[in-house]
Amino acid sequence: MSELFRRPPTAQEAVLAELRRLITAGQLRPGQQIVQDALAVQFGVSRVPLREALKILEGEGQVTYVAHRGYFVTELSLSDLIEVYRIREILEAEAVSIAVPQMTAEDIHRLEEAELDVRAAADIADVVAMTSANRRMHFAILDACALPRLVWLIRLLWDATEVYRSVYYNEAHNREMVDSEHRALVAAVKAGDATAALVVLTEHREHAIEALRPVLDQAGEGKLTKLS
Amino acid sequence: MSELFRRPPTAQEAVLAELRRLITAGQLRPGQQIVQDALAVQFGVSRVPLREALKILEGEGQVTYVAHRGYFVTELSLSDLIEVYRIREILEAEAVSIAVPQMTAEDIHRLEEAELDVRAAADIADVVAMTSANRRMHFAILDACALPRLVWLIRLLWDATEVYRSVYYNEAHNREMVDSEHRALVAAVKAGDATAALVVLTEHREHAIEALRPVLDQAGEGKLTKLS
DNA sequence: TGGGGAGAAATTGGATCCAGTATTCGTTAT
DNA sequence: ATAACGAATACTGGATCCAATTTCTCCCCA
Repeated sequence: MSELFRRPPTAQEAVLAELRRLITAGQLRPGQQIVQDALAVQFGVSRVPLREALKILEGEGQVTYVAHRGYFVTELSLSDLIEVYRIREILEAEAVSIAVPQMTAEDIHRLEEAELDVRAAADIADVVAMTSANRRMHFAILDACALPRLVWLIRLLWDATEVYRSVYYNEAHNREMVDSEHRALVAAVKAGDATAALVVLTEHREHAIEALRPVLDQAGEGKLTKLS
Repeated sequence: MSELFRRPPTAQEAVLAELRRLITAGQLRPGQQIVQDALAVQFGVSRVPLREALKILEGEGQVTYVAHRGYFVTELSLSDLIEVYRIREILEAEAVSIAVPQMTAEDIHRLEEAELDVRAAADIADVVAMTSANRRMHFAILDACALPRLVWLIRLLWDATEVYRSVYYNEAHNREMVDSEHRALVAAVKAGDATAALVVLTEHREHAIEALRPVLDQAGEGKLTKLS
């Protein structure tokens, strides 16, 4: 009965999870201020655990903090987005080339399952479910490299752009393209061909950038991003 | 008189800076628990700003949190260290190849100045000053790539191993080697030869790993690191 | 009409207090 | 003597309260 009675997490953990959900679901939009009192009431907790959860997100760059002004959902400019994708390309290349050769049958199984979930979500245009399954699918590969910090950094970069992924998935055309790319990716991985997988992934990212370019063009230029 | 009277930062910022200092200076050792009450008293603040500062460090991976038990300085195993250095190699390769060709005379000047500071600190065996100057020197190059997120990630990786850098600098032999490597690095950068700079940097990292290998060997294996 | 400034409102920053959980230490029984 | 149980202790988690800062509003004046 070890894991049956999962102890309830601390409030800060619950709040953190909920904050992440709100951000990826687009409920909290980039650039928007996070009013602590309102959110704390909405979550049914005091401001203390909320503030601690926000600090985590600040450390991860998901949220930008200005003293005495508060927290804002980090906003990405087009150049920010391109930079994030470029870094992902570099890190994922390393991770995938290590991961693919040593993926187990079980890993492959999880990958295929996630791919089916993505397709199912795409069919009914459930964008939220699609982003979630898409993530599971990609990290089914990445996790197999067994380099925890590398995967952690990649996850950080994924989080940073998660808001914009739903924008991408909103268009049926993009959903179809993702679908076919995913099939090619799974095929390459099953064949143990890391190089082919990398080619697919690079195209995958390129398409995302191209689709988001018009959306982000000169939107949010000199905004709140402690990094730029 | 705009910047003359720098407004005192918030307590959490001051605490965060002090925490970073304590960690890099080795006052807070890897694996050690951070007792909030004691530290709060030592800093002369309540536990609230301390806890928020700790959350930042948790988000950055500098500190590991266990619910209802508290915060511990993240401990690196040898394989963790190797992984961090490998990722640094990948990211710094990108940053340096972009940075070197576009470094201005002013950038070069800052680099040389920092290199002198490193040497001066090495001569009097001031390890703390040396780590600080060393960092200034390396980031004088890295910052020039003008990719804020890339540099931010590299900085994260530097922070993760900062504790162990002082160990490395404690040996006179290592200090001398760093010295000569730095000269070669500056020469390569001044010549605009990014490839040569990368070669030097790779050796630079290799030496650090080799020096730290005996120290870390099987120390802190199954310890507190949410990442492994 | 437009700009500047004083006061008010809103929001964040920090301290204190209490509750909940983990650890430690002492006791007891085998 | 040792292992197991339980109370006491120490520390963390969270709520409430007050202070400090920013922002908004409205008024005054050029």
